[in-house]
Amino acid sequence: MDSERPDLGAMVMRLGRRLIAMEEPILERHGVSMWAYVVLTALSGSEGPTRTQAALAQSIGADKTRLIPILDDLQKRGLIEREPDPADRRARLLALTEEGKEKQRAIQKEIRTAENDLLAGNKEKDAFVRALRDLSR
Amino acid sequence: MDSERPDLGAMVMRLGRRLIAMEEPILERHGVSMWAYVVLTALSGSEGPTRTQAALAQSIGADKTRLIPILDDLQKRGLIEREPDPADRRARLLALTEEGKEKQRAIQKEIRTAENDLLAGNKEKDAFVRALRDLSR
DNA sequence: TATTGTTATACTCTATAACTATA
DNA sequence: TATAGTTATAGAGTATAACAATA
Repeated sequence: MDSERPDLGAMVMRLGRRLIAMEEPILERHGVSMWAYVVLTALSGSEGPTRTQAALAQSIGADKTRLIPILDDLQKRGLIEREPDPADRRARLLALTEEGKEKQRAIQKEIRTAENDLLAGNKEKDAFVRALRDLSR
Repeated sequence: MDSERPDLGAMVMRLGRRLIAMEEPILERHGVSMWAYVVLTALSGSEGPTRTQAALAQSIGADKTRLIPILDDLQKRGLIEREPDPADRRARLLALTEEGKEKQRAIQKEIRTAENDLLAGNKEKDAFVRALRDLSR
């Protein structure tokens, strides 16, 4: 019975596409790109405003150069603060503004609702999420 | 507790990257790209050699134009047959050769082994795979 | 000299549009 | 005219390399 299923990779990628398609209209309504949302979420997770752009890039699996235009935009729109670290002025301290925190929470709330709708019909959803959490670490 | 986990999409994409990284050396050893393997697997699944390239493209979530160089290569290497449908000579009938079938089986076997290693430590792996199968459909 | 962030450039992947051959 | 496949082209996304500022 094991051989009679698609490869894990194929199924995961399929589900990934489905989730992205689900999230896209939500993100668009809020005027942020996928990566911008990933950045907002990463910054909302860390306690304390400390962080360097290179570390942030690595933590979300992106290249540091890809981050720059995203950060530029988020800063211009007042969703993040980016100022030189007084202790080492090469680095930039990144932090969400109040507005940024609110935006992140609002988007995440909608995404969670959509996720729950997707999971709703599945009896093993709790085990699925637990295992996924473990396997994606 | 539900709010204290990453978004589903983030976890799924992370796992996807991990699986791809896992599969890459296997595929490279066999000299096929990811998409080429997807094509071989799609063709191995269908009973009967019938199929059109556009249908194949759609079934694997790719553009028909992206398929062409992949099919060219697979054909040149004797892994697939591609001949005009006598009933409608615009269409191409696609089928794996014996060698193509063997290659697909050999690669899939290695990938399944690697997948099982990845899943091995997780107690809820069976529920995970069942749910994933359902959710990715 | 090494490191952070930035800019400029090149490369890969993917999609769009135009073409051919059949129907 | 419509459709399957192909080719050529353009666009998005991503990575590499060079640069400026600071250490």
